[in-house]
Amino acid sequence: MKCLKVIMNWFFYFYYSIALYIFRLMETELLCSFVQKISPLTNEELLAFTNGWQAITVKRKTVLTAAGETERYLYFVLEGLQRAFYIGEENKEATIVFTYPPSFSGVADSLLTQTPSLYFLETITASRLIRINYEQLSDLIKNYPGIQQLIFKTTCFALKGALQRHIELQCFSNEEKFKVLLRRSPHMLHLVPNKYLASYLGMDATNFSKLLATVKI
Amino acid sequence: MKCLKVIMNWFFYFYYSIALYIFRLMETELLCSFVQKISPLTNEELLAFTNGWQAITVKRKTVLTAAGETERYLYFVLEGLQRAFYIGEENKEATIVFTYPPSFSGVADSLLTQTPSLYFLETITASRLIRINYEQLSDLIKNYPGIQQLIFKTTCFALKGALQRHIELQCFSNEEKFKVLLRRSPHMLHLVPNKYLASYLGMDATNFSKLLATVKI
DNA sequence: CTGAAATCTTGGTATTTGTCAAGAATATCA
DNA sequence: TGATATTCTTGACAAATACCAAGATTTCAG
Repeated sequence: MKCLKVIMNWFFYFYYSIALYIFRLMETELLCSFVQKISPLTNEELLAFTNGWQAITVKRKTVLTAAGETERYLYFVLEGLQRAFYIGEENKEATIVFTYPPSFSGVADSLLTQTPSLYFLETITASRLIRINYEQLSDLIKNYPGIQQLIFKTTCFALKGALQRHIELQCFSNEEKFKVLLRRSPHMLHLVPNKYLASYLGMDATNFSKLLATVKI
Repeated sequence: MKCLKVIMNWFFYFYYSIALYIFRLMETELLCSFVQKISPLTNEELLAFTNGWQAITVKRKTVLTAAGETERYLYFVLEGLQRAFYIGEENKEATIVFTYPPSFSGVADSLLTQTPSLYFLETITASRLIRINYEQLSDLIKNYPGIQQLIFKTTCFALKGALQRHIELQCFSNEEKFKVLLRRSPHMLHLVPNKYLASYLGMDATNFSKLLATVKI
C-alpha cells in the first residue's frame, strides 16, 4: 500500500513536470514567433530574450500598474484582455489602449522613460501573462543588439499607433469613430464591455448605446 | 585698378569663408548642446553625429514633407517655427505638434518606420534648419551605440508626449484645453496664428476666438 | 507703401454631445 | 442556482460646440 502511494506520487510528479515543461515551451514558442515577426533575432539572442520571464495568472479587474507608479515590467499577454486607462476629473475614465494575445503589454512610456505612469493597467478578463522586469530588460538591450533593435522597433510602432489614434480622436465625430471601430475591430464588440469601448472612443456610454441602436449593421 | 579688384575679391572671399565657418560652428554647437542634454555622447560619437548635416533656409509656408510621402530627413531646427498637421474631410486641419528651436523636427513615425506620412510638415515662419537623411542616420545608429541610445531616448520621449496629449484631447473640454495652453505655453499665443492654435486644440477657430475674449487673463 | 489676401472677431443659429434618471437585461460570486 | 451588483437601454432635457456670414483688422508681397 505504501509502495503504491509512492509510485503514484512519483507518477504524478513525473506527469506534472512534463506538463509544466510543455506549457513553458508553448509560452516560449508564442513569444518567439511574436518577436520574430517584428525583428529577427539570432538563436543566441532568442534564447537570452525568452529566458527569465515570470508567469502570472490574475483574475479579472486586477490592477497590474497603478497611475503614479513607475512601470516595472514588460508584459507579454498569453491569454485574456487588458486595458490601459486614465482617470480624470470626477472619476471619468479614458481608455487609451486594449491589449490581447499575442502582444506586449505594460505602460510603454512609463517603462521606457522610468517616470510615473499616468495610466492604470488593468485586466478586463482573467489573464495569463508573462513578464520581465526593467532591470533584466535593460541588460538584454545593453548586451544584445538584436534585442535593442526589437524594443526600438516596438517603440516606433507604438509611436505610430499613438499618432494614428491622435487623428481619429481629433478629427472624427462620435459616429465616425464608432464606424471606424465597427469596421476595424468588430470582434471587440463582443469581447469588451460597451462602457470601455465608449471610453476608448472618448464618448459618453449612453451615447455609445444610442449609436449601437441607430448605426448598427 | 585691376589689382584693387583682385584684392577686394580676395578680402571678400576671406571674410565670407570665416563668417561661414563661424556660422557652421555655431550651428554645430547648438546641436551638440541639445543632444548632450538628452543622452551624453563620447567625443567621437559627437563628431560623427554632427557631421554630414545639410543646411537649408526656407520661406514661410514651405512644405517640408507632404502627407503620403515617406519622411526622408531628421531635421534640427535652428530658427523659425514649424507645424505638423493632418488634413481630413473638407480640408479640415488638425495640428499635431509645433516645433521650434532648439529641437528635432520631422515626421517621427514616418521616418522611423519608413512608412508613408499621414501628416504634412510645414514651416509657419521663415526657417533655418539642418537635416540628415535616413540612410546616414541609420548608419550612425548602427555604428555608434551612443547615437542609437540618443535616437531611442528621443523616440521614447516622443511617445510619452503623444500619450500625454492623448489624455488632454480625450478628457478636457475646449475651455480646459485652452487654459492648459495659456498656462503651459503662453508665448505661443504671440508666435502662432490663432487658427493653428485652434486646430492644435481640436476646436473651431471661431470658438477659440471667443475663448480668448472670455477666458483671457 | 499700398492693394490684395488672409486672419480675426462677433452674433445668431443648428447640431452634436453630455447628463440624468429609471427600468430592463446581464453577469458575477458565494 | 439565486441574490446582488453591474451594465445596458431609452427618453427628455441641458450644455457644449460647430457652423455661417459679414465686417474689422492684420499681414504680406510686389
